[in-house]
Amino acid sequence: MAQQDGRLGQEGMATEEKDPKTGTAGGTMRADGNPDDSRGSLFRSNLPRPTMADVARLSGFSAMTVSRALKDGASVSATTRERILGVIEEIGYVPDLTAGGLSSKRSGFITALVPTINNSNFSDTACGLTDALSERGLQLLLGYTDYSSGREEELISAMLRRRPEGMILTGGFHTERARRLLESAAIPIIETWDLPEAPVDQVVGFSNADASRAMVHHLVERGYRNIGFIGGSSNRDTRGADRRAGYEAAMSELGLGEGHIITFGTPPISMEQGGQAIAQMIEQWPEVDAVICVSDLSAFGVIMECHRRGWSVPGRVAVAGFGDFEVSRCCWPSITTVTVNSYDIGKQAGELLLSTIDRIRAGEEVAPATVKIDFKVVSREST
Amino acid sequence: MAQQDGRLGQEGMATEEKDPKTGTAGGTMRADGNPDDSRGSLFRSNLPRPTMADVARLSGFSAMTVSRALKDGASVSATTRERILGVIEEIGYVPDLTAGGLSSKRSGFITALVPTINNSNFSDTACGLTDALSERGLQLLLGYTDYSSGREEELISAMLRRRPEGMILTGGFHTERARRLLESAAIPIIETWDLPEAPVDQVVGFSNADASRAMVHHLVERGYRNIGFIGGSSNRDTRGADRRAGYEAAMSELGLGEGHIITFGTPPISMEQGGQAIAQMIEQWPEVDAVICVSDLSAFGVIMECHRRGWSVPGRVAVAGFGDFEVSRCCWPSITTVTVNSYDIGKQAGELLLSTIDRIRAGEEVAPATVKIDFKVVSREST
DNA sequence: CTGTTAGCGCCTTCAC
DNA sequence: GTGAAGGCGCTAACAG
Repeated sequence: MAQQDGRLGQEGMATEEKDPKTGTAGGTMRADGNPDDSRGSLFRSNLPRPTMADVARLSGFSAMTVSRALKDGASVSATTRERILGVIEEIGYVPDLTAGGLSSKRSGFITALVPTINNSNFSDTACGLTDALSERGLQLLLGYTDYSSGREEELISAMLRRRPEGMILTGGFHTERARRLLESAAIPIIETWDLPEAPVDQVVGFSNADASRAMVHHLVERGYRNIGFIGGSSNRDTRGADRRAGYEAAMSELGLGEGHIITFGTPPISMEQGGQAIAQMIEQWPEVDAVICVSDLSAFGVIMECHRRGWSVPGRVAVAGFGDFEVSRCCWPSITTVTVNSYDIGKQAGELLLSTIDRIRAGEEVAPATVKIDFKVVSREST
Repeated sequence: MAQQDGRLGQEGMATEEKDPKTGTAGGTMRADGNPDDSRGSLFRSNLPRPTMADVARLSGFSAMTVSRALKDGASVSATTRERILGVIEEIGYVPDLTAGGLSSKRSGFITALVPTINNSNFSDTACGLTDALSERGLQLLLGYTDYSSGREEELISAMLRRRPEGMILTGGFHTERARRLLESAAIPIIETWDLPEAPVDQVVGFSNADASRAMVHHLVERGYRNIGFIGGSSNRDTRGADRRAGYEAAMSELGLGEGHIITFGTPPISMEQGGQAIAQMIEQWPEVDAVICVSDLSAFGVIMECHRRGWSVPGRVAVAGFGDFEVSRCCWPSITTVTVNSYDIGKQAGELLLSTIDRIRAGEEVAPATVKIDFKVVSREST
């Protein structure tokens, strides 16, 4: 039976069957009883797809009228449009947006680059973007940089070749060449999730350093004094580095010494790495009574490791995270964190982009704006 | 005017060559270090971007030779290429892929649709895809359906207008119109994460029902008999529905009755919903000694709720999940789950797509393949 | 309301 | 190794 194949299957091995009908998968796969497996054999022909000219010929109108019938506000008589749409439906015509974009000089999409797509913060931002853009029929082309500015540069270069009408970036750090490319691209750029000192163009973000500062203050108010910080080892994640800098600044401002910092693994630092880091922290500085983690994920790892070792949270050590991920709300004890409206960052960035595009098209001068997004320390059980 | 400012730039690269078209220096921009915040004011002009014809004119060659110099295997003398690349660098020429695609009939990208980008399973698949495709210079255009087949249909329609060279889908359920669109698109389609009964074309996946079955067997082997299932309430998530069906089938096959099913919330069901579901489960059927959750996220929520209520896991109730998310490895107790090589699904799908594209281009007949991906039950502390 | 003309920027094809 | 002509599929800008 198929289930046994699966259960006993070798890890990482895959088996390819040429004909599923005689394969090992058993009867469960072909329950529709269709003996012919003709999928794929017909429609992959290299025949040319119907074009607007085909629709024009078949409907008896010119291509231009077909084009108008497909647009929203165009002036076409109802009967004409009806007939044209009928032909389109009949022959399965699908408009070619790239050809249209070539002549109208509007590609109809914008690009967003995030460090990773597997992070609810950034995917929420992507959702906000999608929502803002789709109201105007713009599509979102998403790319992920893996926290590497080199990959970001490559992506920027690759994306620009498709002529996006705008670009959303995460953070304010880019390679020299990336900045040059962006500057000569002549499209609006929005940097997000940060407040860069030297922005490329527009900005929708917040100060990660200030957020960290606020968290230090929160812990101090709750009576903690020996506060440590857990983060990634390199500075690939500039927002993480900003959070660390904010922590150090706050500690020094409050006269709490230089602080205790454990850096562990390349960003994004994982749950497991958080667990390893807290062990190292407590071994090195047993006096530590609270830790701020660069993200909720590492904070969660810290808490689980504390469970394992029998250290009570927040009794032995208080734990704070960053980002308000679901896991920190649901975890026991729930995790004190910094919450940012990730969706709103995307929504606002999308709206700012749209209005900028409009103004440029109208020939107006556009003064680059900076939209500040609020953050808030959310106090939970872990502190 | 903006153009004049642009010419003042001293830190840019080239200022000698004027763009014959506009009489201004092409695209160089004042570097930072200016007290004024002049971002965005210069480079957003509506000036036309340099084209291949500009490069041709400035380098003294024809556009065709420029085009060749940009390709890999083309026959251009070294000195010619060098000069051309020099001009390109100088004036900041960026090739227009959409124009190229229009004439070469190769868009240079493929599309992948996933239910959500905020899920490490699907984002790992996207990474595998990216890796497989980038070897051949193909880009990935990612879209997310939010588990809605209506949105999937819209996305398919929108994507097809950009003429992707292939398409990766998640799951085997699509609307009628979506299937029609796909079938007449004349490009290779790969459905993933499932083994559809009536595939559109190619498949790279596994049986979710069989995976669930395997989990029931695992629990029975460990002595559990009153096994419940926690999942989403609707059938929007067909893979979730398959897992539930596999659970029911296994229970009945093993003579363990009809099983106990709590459905809670619309998929993807959250951690918090998992927590609420287990409370309901235990209240309704106190005899339950093990639960299978539709995903690791809900399983985690179950475990946290059990902590809160003082129910030991697996003492009072054993808990199993699906998907091998990081949280289930790191959580305490760690969660028994079904692991699937998500990255491999993407990698294999990408490679299958590439070879299919090659074969079609070579005029070969392509028999649709089904690649089965193995899964495995990973036993951990929670059972 | 509808049609004609002329490209958009590049690549294919064929010349040399 | 290089160039010239033509066209990919569509739309802007004018006609009528």
